[in-house]
Formats: sequence, C-alpha cells, structure tokens
Amino acid sequence: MRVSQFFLSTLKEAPAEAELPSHRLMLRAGYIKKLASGLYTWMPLGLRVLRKVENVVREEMNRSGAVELLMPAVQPAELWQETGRWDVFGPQMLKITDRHENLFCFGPTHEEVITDIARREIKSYRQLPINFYQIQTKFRDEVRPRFGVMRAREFVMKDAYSFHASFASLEQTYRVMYETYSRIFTRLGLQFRAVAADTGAIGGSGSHEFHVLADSGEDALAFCPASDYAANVELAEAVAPAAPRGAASVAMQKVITPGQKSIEEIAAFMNVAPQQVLKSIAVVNGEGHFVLLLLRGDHMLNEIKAGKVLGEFRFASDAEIQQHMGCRPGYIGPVGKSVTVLADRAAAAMSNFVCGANEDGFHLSGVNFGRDVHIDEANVHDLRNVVPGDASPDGKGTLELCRGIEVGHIFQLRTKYSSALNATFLDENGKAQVMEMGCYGIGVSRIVAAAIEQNFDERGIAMPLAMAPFQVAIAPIGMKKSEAVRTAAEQLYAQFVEAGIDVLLDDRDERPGVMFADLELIGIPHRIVIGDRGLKEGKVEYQGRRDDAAQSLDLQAAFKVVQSAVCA
RNA sequence: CGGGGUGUAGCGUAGCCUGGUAGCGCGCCUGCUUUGGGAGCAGGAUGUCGGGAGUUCGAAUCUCUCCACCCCGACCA
Repeated sequence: MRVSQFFLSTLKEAPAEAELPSHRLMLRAGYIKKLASGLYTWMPLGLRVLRKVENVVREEMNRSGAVELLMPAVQPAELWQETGRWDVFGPQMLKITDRHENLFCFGPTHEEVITDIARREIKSYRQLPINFYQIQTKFRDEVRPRFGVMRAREFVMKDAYSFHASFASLEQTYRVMYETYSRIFTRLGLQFRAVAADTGAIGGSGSHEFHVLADSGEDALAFCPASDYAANVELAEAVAPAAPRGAASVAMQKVITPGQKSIEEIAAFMNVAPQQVLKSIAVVNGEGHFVLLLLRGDHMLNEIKAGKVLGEFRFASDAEIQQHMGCRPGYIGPVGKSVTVLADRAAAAMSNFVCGANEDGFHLSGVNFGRDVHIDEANVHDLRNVVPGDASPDGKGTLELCRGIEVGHIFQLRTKYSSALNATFLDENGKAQVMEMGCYGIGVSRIVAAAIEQNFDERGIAMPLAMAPFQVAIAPIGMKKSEAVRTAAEQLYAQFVEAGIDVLLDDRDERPGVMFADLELIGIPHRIVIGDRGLKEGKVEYQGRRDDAAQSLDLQAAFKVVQSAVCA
C-alpha cells in the first residue's frame, strides 16, 4: 500500500474527551472516529488492525474444529420471551419495533438464536458435538460507555456455541476452547492470564475469563505465584484465618467518638489499626429483611459473594438504619441489637475490637464475640474481596493482585438454554435428551484497545507484529528529487509486495520528521529509511519500533532482516 | 441512576466574571523556498459560539430551558 493511495488522518493533539492511553492513541493515530457515545467508525487504518485480529481468531477457531456461520444482528422478541430473558436482560438490550409493531432487539448475544438453530437442525447424537461460531457486531446499551472501543455500546465479538450429547463431551470442547484462546492471545503477542470467573448473567457452571494484563484494566485478578491458582477477585475465595480467634482479654468500654465515622477516622482516633475495627454494613434483602454484614475494617465487601448468601439485596437507606439501629450511619454495630447478622470469616476471627455503639457519637472498644455479641457459625461466610497476602485457596502460598482487561470468556452453560428452548436430540437408544451447551466469547474490538494499553510509548502505538496495520514501512527521503532514492524505494517496495509482506510506502514526499512521527504513532513495527546520504555507500537504515537506534544496512540485508522478523 | 464538569473552525484553545457582533496555535488551500525528527516566507478559506426561548438598542458573554459529551460515584457506616 502507498500512503498516497491510502487514508491517514493523524492528529498532533488528542481530542479532549479521551483519557486512557489506548483511547487517545487510537484517536490520534486515526484508527477510529467517534460518531456518538459508544459508537465508533473504524477508519481504514484501524480496520486493518481489527481484521488482523479477526483473522487470527478465525484461523484458530477453524483449527479447533469450530464452524463459522453468521446470525442476524436483529432478533425477534418471541425467542427471548421463550427463555425469559426479554425482561431479565433489562435496559442493556436495545429494543426495536418494526413497521408492523412487532418487537425486536439488536442482539447483545446469541444464545437464543443459536439454540433455536440447534433444535431445528440437530436431531441425532450422530450430529454431535458441534461448535458454531460467528464474528459479528453486537450492541449492548451500557450504563456508561467509556474508553473508546474498550467499553463501547456497539462492538465486534466472536461468539461460539457448542452442543453436546453428554457433559463429558462439553468438558472436552471446553478444554479445547481454553487452549484455543491461549493460542489466539499468544499469537497476537499479548501478555494475558486465564482466571476462574463468576458466571454472571449468562449462567451455567464452569467458567474462565481471559484477561490482557494492564494497570488500567477494569477487573482485579487474584493469582498465586506459587501455584497455578488464578481467579477474578469477584470469585476468589478468602479462606478463614489459620489462627483461631484470640481470647477476650479486655473489658468492653463505651468511648465517646464525636464526628468520627469512617473506619480510618476511628482507627486513628482510637489509635488502633483498621484491622482492629469492625465494619458493619447495613443491607436489605429481597424480602425487605434488614441485615447487618460484618467485615474487618481493612476489608471490602464483595457484593457478588454477599448476593450468593443473601439473594437480591440493596444497601439500607439512612432512614432504615435509623429505624433499626437507632442511630446514624457511622455508629452502627452488632452489640445489643436483635438484627440478623452475617459475618465474614476474617471478621468472625476478630477479638478485642472496636465497633459502633448504636448511639450517635459513640463506639465500643474491647468487644468480643461470644462474650458481648452472639455469632452463629452458620452465619459466618466468605463475604469479602481477597487482598494481597491472603492465603491461596489451594493452600500453596499467598495471593497477589493485578489488573486485567477481559478479552475472552468461556462458559459451560450446561442445559440452561437448551432446556428452556427444548433443544433435544435422540440418543443411541432413540430416547430424547436435552443437549449440553458451552459458549465462548472474544471481544475482538476490545482486543485492539487492550493491545495498545499494553504496547505504547511516548511516540505512540507499538503494535505487536501480528496485529499491526502494516508490518513494515518504507520512508524515502526526498523521493521526488532523487532518482536514486525513488528507484531504491520502489524496488524495495516491489520486493516486499512480491514476498507477501504487508508493506506501506510513504510516498508523500513529506519531510522526514513528519514521516517518522506518523509511522511511529500508528504503530508499524519495522521501518526502512532510504536517503541519498546512505545510498551513496549503498546503505539504507533499518529500525524496529522498539529499538533505540537505527542500523545501517545494505538494501538486501535490510529486506532480509524484515523478512525473517515477519516470517518467524 | 446520583454528583461534578464541558460545549467557540477538522483538532487544541482564548474571549464569558465586567454585554458592543470572535481571536490564537496546529491542520487545510495557493505560490515560492526548503528536505535526516512534526520547515520558512507570503497570501487565503473555514464559525447556526450545542439547540430553543427570554432580558436588552445590542448576547459567545446575563437568565431560563432542552440537548450532547466527558469525568467521578453507585463499597457505605
């Protein structure tokens, strides 16, 4: 490709709305243009990157034995009503009415459609297992679209759905997908981690997420360097403290604590560590029942874990706290009130601690379970987020935390959708059985942003070779003026084209600084500079995007350097 | 959904407080010069000042209202 025939639209300054490096750079490099909140045009340069990701995904999916199809983006409401998800999915789903007043949605996912296909097409165990996939535009009306294509409303996703005659068969395909995903992210040149995950709204049992590691990631991941344990913090188990609860050694005392409300304030005021302060969180469950959740002061509530114990719940209002506890938020505690109390394992192991006195402006110190507060063992649960240094649930060492961007997610759906839609097949005995299902998603467009988040510097994008918009760029200096430069550049360009290498010839006759800045910004991994100065000695310059300096090489040597790098 | 903020040319912005009819940098167009790290000179084009209503002789500026976008929060005793 020649720049003169392509379309570059780089910016020196990033639009003010962009915050995240990947978002700023994608806008500056002209990969994407915003149309409206969460809606982006993939400009020619960005589209090349997106297509490269798609191609790697497609190749590896095909290699795994999956078969590609393409379902409609617009789906009839009836199908969603059949699984009950029309209402469950909520405002995230974009609902559409056609001219006949029939209801549709713009598909946020495709379990319903594919299961409908399966129930119509698959009659016999002989047709199983089968793994269908598509690469397609989805729409989810996010509460808060942000960070460009990282969390856009319209986005490109690869979604796959497998159907099985047995759970064992599902497990096998699940393993194959796990390995396929690992290969895809490895081929794309990304640093990633697979973690055990919560199954969330999609449902089902076994589940892993694949995260690209980046400090700006929206997910916190727990992993154990001493073993292969890794899980999303949403799921990672906080095990009970190894040491038993300490003995009650001091008397309980009421302390005046005017204006001290937060854990930090009270810990500082009482001159104790936050670990010695009990955090009481008031919630109301689905039945309207008032419940107090107890956590150690330095721990955070994990709402997903709490939800598993409580079912649906919400945080109590100030008025409800006043009504049940008789004081303002900030001074509540479990002592002397007959409310339902659930304690985190670490909280239950505290002794001689500080908590609210259920009286405005007062706390209690030297509080102990058993002596001052009754706590039922059945009401002790894992309710908190793990923190660095917690024991790994597999008993091998301690946990560390890192941040990640979720780019892939695999689920064992089991029969959640196949039974709802009555997708059955006949087994060897001629008996109807409900199909087992798995589903496997990759955020194709998000991968582009995630890759940049992991690969940029002050000069711009340093895209991994596998997803770079072009593999190599030729920058001829004074091309219009120098016959020698033009001839050498054209010859090298032709040679790259001939070799099947994705080459960009910067034939704009721009000044060198302009060409270098653009080529570095847009993320081309290899660059060859041709100028009269070097050409006198028969030399050109080669520089890798991450190299500090250029090397002076013969034209053919430079070609070979790039060729071996690209074809490695 | 709650809070905060911002809307002025393709991008970045000044002007707003204190009303007098819009300016700068980059980019863009023309010409000449220039060619190893975002060139120089000369000339030029581009603005419903987010929309609407109001106050006023006069509104980018003041008031009201709507809209769009961005950020933070939705973990809290």
